[in-house]
Amino acid sequence: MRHKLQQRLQEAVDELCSRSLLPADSQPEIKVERTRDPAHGDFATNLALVLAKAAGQRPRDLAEAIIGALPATPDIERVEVAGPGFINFHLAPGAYHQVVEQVLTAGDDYGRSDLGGGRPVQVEFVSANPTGPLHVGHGRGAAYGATVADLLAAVGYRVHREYYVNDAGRQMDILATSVWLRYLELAGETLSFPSNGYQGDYVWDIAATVHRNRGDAWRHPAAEVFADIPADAPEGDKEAHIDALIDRARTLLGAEPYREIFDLALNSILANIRQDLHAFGVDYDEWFSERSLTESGAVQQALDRLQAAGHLYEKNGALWFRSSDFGDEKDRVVVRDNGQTTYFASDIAYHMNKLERGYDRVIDVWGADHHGYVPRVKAALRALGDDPDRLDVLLVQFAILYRGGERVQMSTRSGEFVTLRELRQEVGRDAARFFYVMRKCEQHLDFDLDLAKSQSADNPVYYIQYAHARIASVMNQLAERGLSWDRAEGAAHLHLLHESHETGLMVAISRYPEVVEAAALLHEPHQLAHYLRELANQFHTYYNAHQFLVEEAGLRNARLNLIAAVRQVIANGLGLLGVSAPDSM
RNA sequence: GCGCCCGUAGCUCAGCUGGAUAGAGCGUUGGCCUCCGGAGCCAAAGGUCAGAGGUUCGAAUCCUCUCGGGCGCGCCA
Repeated sequence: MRHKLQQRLQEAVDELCSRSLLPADSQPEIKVERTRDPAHGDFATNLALVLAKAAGQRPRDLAEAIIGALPATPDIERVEVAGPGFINFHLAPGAYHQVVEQVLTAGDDYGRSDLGGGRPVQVEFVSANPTGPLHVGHGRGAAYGATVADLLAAVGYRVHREYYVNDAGRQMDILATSVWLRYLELAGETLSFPSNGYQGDYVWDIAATVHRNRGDAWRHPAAEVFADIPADAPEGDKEAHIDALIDRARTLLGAEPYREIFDLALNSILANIRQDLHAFGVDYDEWFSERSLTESGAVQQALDRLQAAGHLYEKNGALWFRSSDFGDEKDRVVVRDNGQTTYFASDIAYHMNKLERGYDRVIDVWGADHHGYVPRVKAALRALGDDPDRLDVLLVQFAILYRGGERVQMSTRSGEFVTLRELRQEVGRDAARFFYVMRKCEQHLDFDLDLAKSQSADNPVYYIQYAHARIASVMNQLAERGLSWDRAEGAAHLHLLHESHETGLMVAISRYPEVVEAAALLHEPHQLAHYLRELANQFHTYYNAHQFLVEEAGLRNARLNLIAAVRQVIANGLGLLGVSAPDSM
């Protein structure tokens, strides 16, 4: 409807231009908005206010002229000028009746569109280091990224969901070494575990697998392992301590066994992560390995391209990228003085690879603590001659958990973090998914565990699901009374729906496609969450005010058509948020 | 110190990229089941949109400054 009005207005503007009542080049963006106050009609545009200055006319006069040039449309009952020069559209009563039929006919597809025209978009999200289970901090990125991806798919983009697996680098070596040390302990060695090692129980589990597979084959006396290793904190430097242990593990084990432990740790944790995400309703098209970039030579290729373009230089034995030439605040190291490429170097290659794959748009969902990283990645793309605007980095702020009004402390070090799995088990997938996307992503999120768990009025998830279940229940009630829903008869009697609650609901469900569109294009799933709450509220109000199962068959079926459409919209909306729409609760 | 994000009702947050009288939920107070699920509904109270300037027909929204909170500024990933 909104698009239809925009078209009509465009025709009116063209008409006025051709009659020289407007400057020929006046082609403003025509904005048609829903009105906030029903007294202002259903839709309004500020077009006349925007054009007034260029046209040299008073806004209200211009508005009249535009209305005069507007093609007639049966859906519109009347058009009027209001306030300083707004043009308000009042729709004919029948205009909203057709939306009920549209919803029922389209079913699960209602709200979907082909706005994206099948253009390919990539969404990369979570991408947590596979050094341990996902915790609640990752949950928000998972819920947000998955929902943004689903929304984009709903409006017609071909979405590729990707997880970047950081399977190279020091953190993974620390993990592999941690596993080996735990293995030694299982084999009977006594040692003091490094303070910087991974201490979670899952490390013991992986070590146990190693011990089961290999027995004592890879056992070395603790004294040999720790010989000449620099002291751990607090006396010494914990970083130097763990690095020396990594080297020792490689030397004593040899390349092959070390790799076996490394890969076992990597794969078991990755499997765990994949399983967690799947249970959370989050699935990927691709798990992209960082190591593969090094092994395929892609990293070297990226560096060569930067070198050839003259953007690299040597300093203090390291190779630097002159990112400050491209908007970054300072230059960055890409190859360390020990010859190893940095994580950033891999990331340059990775993003180059993404763009080369031909996506229209590449979306990265990152934790807000990585925001300082954005300029350097964009700088690299610019230096490589790519368009950095094809990359959208969406920063997600932290979620803070509350239980009993107290902040839940999370500490990865101690291994006492709350995992995503624990959260799901405690509050359920539906509540978790919903709560995570209830807020704008750049807003800090207070996650109240007690509220998410409570099956009560103040829990928005249950509130919305309850509306859905209530409608299903009405349908059951209908059958119990020996009646059935006649959709055709309902469709023929939609004109009987003239209660304010009814027109309100029809307006609401007609808005749904616009909400999905906005939520998708602006990457703001919270808009959909809020919309669904409002829709549920309108339904509950209607439910309390009017009886659906009335004697008169025409009215009864018309109302059933309406609430069936509401149920459909709630189900579609919750589906996009990864939340179930149960028939009974 | 520099950079990014945030500041709206007692609390948690919306506010549709500059529109008309700033809205919800929770909490508080008072009402509503012989009726389709009370996990619901209705009503009331509650605001200097952190503060000060500016831009214009019009600002919670855009610009500048100040104050307050979060995060980031590695040859870590």
